[in-house]
Amino acid sequence: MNSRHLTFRLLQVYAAVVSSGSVSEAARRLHLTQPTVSQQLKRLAEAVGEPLLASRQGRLSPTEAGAELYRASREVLGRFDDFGDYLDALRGGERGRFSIALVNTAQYVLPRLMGPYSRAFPEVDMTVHIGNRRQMLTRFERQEDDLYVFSHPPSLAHAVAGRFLRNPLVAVAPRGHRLAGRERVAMSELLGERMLLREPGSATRMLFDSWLQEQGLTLGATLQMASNEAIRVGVASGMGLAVLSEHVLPPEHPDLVILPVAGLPLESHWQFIVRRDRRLSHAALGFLRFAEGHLGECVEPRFVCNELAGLLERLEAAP
Amino acid sequence: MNSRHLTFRLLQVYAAVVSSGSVSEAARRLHLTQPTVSQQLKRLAEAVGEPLLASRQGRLSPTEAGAELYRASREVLGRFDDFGDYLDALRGGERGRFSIALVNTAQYVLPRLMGPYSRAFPEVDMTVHIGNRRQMLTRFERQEDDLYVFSHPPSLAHAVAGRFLRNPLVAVAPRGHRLAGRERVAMSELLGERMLLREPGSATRMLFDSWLQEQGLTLGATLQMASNEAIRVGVASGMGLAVLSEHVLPPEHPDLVILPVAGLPLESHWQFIVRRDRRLSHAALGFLRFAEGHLGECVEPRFVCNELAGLLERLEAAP
DNA sequence: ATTAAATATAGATAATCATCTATGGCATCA
DNA sequence: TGATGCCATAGATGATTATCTATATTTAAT
Repeated sequence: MNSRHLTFRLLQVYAAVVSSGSVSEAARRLHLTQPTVSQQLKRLAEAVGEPLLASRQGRLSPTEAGAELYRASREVLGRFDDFGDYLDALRGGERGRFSIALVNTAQYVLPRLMGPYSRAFPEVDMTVHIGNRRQMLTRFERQEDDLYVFSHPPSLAHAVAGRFLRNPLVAVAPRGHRLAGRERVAMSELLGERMLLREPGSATRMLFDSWLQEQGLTLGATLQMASNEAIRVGVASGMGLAVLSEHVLPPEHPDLVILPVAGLPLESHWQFIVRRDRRLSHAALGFLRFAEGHLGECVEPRFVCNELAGLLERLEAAP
Repeated sequence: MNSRHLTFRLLQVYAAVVSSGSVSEAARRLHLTQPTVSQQLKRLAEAVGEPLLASRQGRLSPTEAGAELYRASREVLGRFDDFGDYLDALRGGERGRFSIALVNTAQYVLPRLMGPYSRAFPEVDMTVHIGNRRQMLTRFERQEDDLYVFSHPPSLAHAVAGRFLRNPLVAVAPRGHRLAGRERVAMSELLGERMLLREPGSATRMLFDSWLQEQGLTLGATLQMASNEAIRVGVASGMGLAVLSEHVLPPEHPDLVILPVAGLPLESHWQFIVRRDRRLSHAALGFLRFAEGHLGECVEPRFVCNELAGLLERLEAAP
């Protein structure tokens, strides 16, 4: 059998003929003329090398070979219909996969979004990478992920961005610290204290450093730890003070106080970043849509800053 | 997805690319040039409406949609390979169906052939119709069967025939009859006896009648019964004499004797008849082949008269 | 930074496909 | 015995396919 030039169309036509038992009827159903169908049939029979239909008392009924071909055709056409459904699901973002890369600090909030999302779209495989800003930048350069979350995006030459969450940096001290309870604290007053800092390359550190520089201030004693958790616990146990994302603090934090330092909180925003030179997976787009629609329900209102509509518009305009 | 112009060839090419992870390699495997494969790929991706392959560190690996298409392609191609196998089996006569129509008397021998055949080809569905000559002629006119067994074929205008079995008609009398034990009996001596005859329209009757006519003889008392069995038992129990196919007699028949009538046995032959205006099913052809090869083993040698080689030759020449 | 290999693009072409309209032969049914 | 409907054949045609060769572009390896 020569399946080289066998088209799905041909099988469709054949299936229609068998199931209607008539060439003319099939032609009508398919909005074709009868000779067209006749000829297709002939071509198919030639390709198979066996007669497929025998006209038995007015009705066309398949021969042995024809019946088997009919079975095969139905299966094959069915399989491709399924594939079509799969594609639709893929395109609708109901299934598929995507990977997202988060800057460390964002891991305290994003699960609030990702949890409901993956309950709503259980068929989507989501891979989450977490690291500090520098590591995320590397992944971004290498185009390793579909979606990135940064507070300050790298060059937007090849990317588009949309803000969605406030990320205020606040100064924290252990409860009972001499500055705790004050109405107002000047930054300069902190400089005498030991500061616990994230490692260079982290976003939090970068923001804090550049703010200090703007203010013309320099730090005294420091202690560096590559983890928000470690710093938070460190502050609570009196190792020093720190400037941290508010998201890092648990809802209740009886052992810590936020100092009302002038100029703080340092306002920054997390944004979703999408490369424009890599086709965004439907699933990732679906996630953004979900975020756009459900951010308010998932995150404390005071942090919400939903500017995703604009991002989605740009993404859906030129896909 | 537009599956209208999707060919199996295209899927083959795609499957080759995915499984080799390289366009060039696939081209080599398929004895095509690389641009050909590239272009097919492009066309396929257009038809699907999604990118199918992403070049990941040197190797091409399928996207989500591409992976599903690959699965679908494999299944579909596999299904058609199976269909090819089915066709081969059909063509080899190993499977399929056919129907054969036997003249009554032949039912005493043909099972000896059909039994071994259907053990050798258990996948073939065989339908056997049995009736008297007239009924078989009607079936033949209506082209209801693949194969017919007659002793005297109808017009061979639309059919070909091949003899394979002798069918001698002999005169039988009950053991102890006055003519039994004689060295020689003249037909005229039988005419006084009552004869048990098959019905008009049966082959046995037709042969006997026309022989009598040739000899210028007329029967006396007769008794008509539409069954060889009934006649045989009737003769044994003294109802009269009969002229019957020797095949009707069991191997041992202590209550019957064959009379050595001059001019008997009436020699006739059974033949397989095949219509030429109806395509012979592969299975039926397979049965004829089997008969040609195994007749000697299945039937007492003295009855064999295998002229099927010629028939097969004609059938296989113009299929 | 060169080179080599792989991929993509462009342009060409014969084959084939998917259709159509027109027409002829056969059944079937009133 | 027409009339009607069904199927097959023939011939025509624009679209699409399956290929190629030649060349450009990208990517990987040295």
